[in-house]
Parts: sequence; structure tokens; C-alpha cells
Amino acid sequence: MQQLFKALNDPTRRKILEMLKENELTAGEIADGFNMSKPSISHHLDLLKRAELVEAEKKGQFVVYSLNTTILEDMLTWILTLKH
Amino acid sequence: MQQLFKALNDPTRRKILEMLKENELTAGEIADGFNMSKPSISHHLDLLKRAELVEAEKKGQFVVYSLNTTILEDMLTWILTLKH
DNA sequence: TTATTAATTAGATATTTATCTAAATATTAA
DNA sequence: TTAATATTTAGATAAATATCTAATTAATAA
Repeated sequence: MQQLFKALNDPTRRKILEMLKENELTAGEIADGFNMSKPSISHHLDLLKRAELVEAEKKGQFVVYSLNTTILEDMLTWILTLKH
Repeated sequence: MQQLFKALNDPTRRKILEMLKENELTAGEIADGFNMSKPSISHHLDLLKRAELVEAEKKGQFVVYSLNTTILEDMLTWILTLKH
């Protein structure tokens, strides 16, 4: 849970998730969407992967990232429990 | 949105919200639930208040805190948008 | 094989954050 | 009015975080 909240506590990482909502993207394509160095984006992707919010698959020299919304169920449950 | 995610990105603050789910509580009663100084708890309460997750009402020398779940709608919406 | 491209890892740094103790403020009780 | 209680504010510090550049790894192309 902590890892999940931590991963979402950054606007860059939230925007990455929004980008991946449409299509899966390579690390480079994701980096192109930001005015930030590739290593920084790589670090953000690593945090998202650790939180299980994205999955990474190596395709040749590329790494393709895709969204994994499964883990968000836990957060939804936590929030809804608070509300009722 | 950033303030909201930030406020939830701490286990102490999340536990405070869970405590307030049951009853409203004074700052001192909340602090009693933790092995942490009162100023630290006061700081956490301040962050929760800024994020509009709690409301504070002064009653005599006490300050009573209560949960405000309204703002959580925004987060629910964000998460659900990501999922569909 | 050598050069190029894609991505990550390593290491450094500035900023943010969580925590503490001490001091200040505000309210109630003696 | 003075003392006690509840809470916050101020200031300091250690740890975590986001970012950068340089170096490394891995895969493809010449």
C-alpha cells in the first residue's frame, strides 16, 4: 500500500500512467513526453514497476511499458472503506 | 490533486484518517494513538487539513478533528478513469 | 567487427519531508 | 491572577526524493 501511494505521489509518474492508458509505449517514447532526462524517466518507471502499476517487456533493444490497473483495486477499496 | 496524493503518502496520516472514520477526535486523542510527539501529529493534521481531508473545529481549549471524504471523490474519479 | 541506438545504473546534489525539543498561544481551573 | 492543560509554531536535523551528467549494458546496423 505504501509503495502504491508513494508511486502516485508524483505528477510525472501520474502523467506516465495517463499516457499508458491509451497505448503501451517504449521508455523512449515516454521520455519524449517530458522535458526531463531519460535517466530520470527511467527512475520513475522503475518506481511504477515496483509498485506494480506498470509492466515492462523487453522487445529487441526497446523496453515496452504497459499499464497494470489490477493493483489499483486495493486503493479503491481503501478509499471506499474510508467513505462508508 | 497533488496535495491530496501527498497527504495520503504517509502511514501515520492514513492511520489518522482511519481513526476518524469511527468518531471525531481531539488532537490529543489522536496523538495518544501514536508513539510520536504531539507537534509531529499536529504537523500531520495540518497537512490533512490543507488537503481538505479533515476539518478542525475549536471547542474550548480542544480542537476536534473530523473526516471529510468529499475530496476523495476526485481521487476515485482519477483512478477509475485510469482503469477504463 | 565497429558504430549507433535504447535503456539503465552509478554517483552527486539540491530540495523536501518527518521528526524532535523548546517556546508560544489560548483556554480553563484554582 | 496564577497555574495547569491543550495545541500549535519555530527552529534544527536526519532521511528520503527528484533530478542531473557520465558511464555501462544490450541490441541492431553498417
